Amino acid sequence: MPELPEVETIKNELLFHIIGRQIVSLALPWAGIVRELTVDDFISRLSGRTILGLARRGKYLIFSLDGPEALVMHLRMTGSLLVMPGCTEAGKFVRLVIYLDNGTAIHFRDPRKFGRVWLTPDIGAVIKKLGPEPLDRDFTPQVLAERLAKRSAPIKALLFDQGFIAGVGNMYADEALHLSGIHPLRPGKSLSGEEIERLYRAIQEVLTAAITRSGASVANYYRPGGELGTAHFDFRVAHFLNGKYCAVCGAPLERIRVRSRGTYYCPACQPL
DNA sequence: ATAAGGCCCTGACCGC
DNA sequence: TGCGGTCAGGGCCTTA
Repeated sequence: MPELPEVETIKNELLFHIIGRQIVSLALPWAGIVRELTVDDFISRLSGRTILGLARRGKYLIFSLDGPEALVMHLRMTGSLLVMPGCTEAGKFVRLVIYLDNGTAIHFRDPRKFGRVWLTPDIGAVIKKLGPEPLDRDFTPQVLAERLAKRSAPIKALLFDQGFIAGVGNMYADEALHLSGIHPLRPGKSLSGEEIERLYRAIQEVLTAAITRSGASVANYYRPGGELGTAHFDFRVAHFLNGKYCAVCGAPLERIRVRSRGTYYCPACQPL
């Protein structure tokens, strides 16, 4: 499912297909993907716009346009954006099609209908609750320490809380905790300075490595050209993809639930 | 303010 | 083969 590395990959690979392209028309096979506008408004305000830029913030994609509004998308769990020839019929799970002036179209495919799009003059209103970008220069171990200082929630829950850090979801939270040897149920404020430093480096490493691998193709993640990512080949615990034993120490992995999210960890490498 | 649980959705999977 | 039940979880909402 798309987390920061997957959305970053989609942004990088979609960019050259869409920059400078004009939106000539749209199709909305499932109107529910637009929530704060009527479908007619959405189509009429987006038609004819030229796409000037594409950026990522957390797990959101932000398309800047030649008008006062920006197109914002969230793929949630099962969404993907696919570049197709303009004549391709929308498949079964395609919820939105954006036809471009070069004869191609972007298909927003989303089997579970969790994905959303917004057309708004105020991007800040959509993404205002997001915490810091983990790969930004100003996200430092000190910032992480300050944010953890008064939090009693399990560290795993904090890591996938978008208001705490933007972009980390269930998979990369498990990976970062395993890499740093921290038990997912440790209260945030119980982490020592040295553990915070390790966790900080682990977050950077798992996200950066996954971007290098073009994301992890778990569930319904496809890149815009339809290719899969390979980051999950490096996973140590997430989703048990590499088997049921810890790749580091050989101990059996355990699965618990944290905030109703399946959480995988090694009880030997990550003692409580 | 934080913490925790439910909800939306539907394909995949399992046991019978 | 078919069927019902369960699971998966991002973000948002409600409740305490």
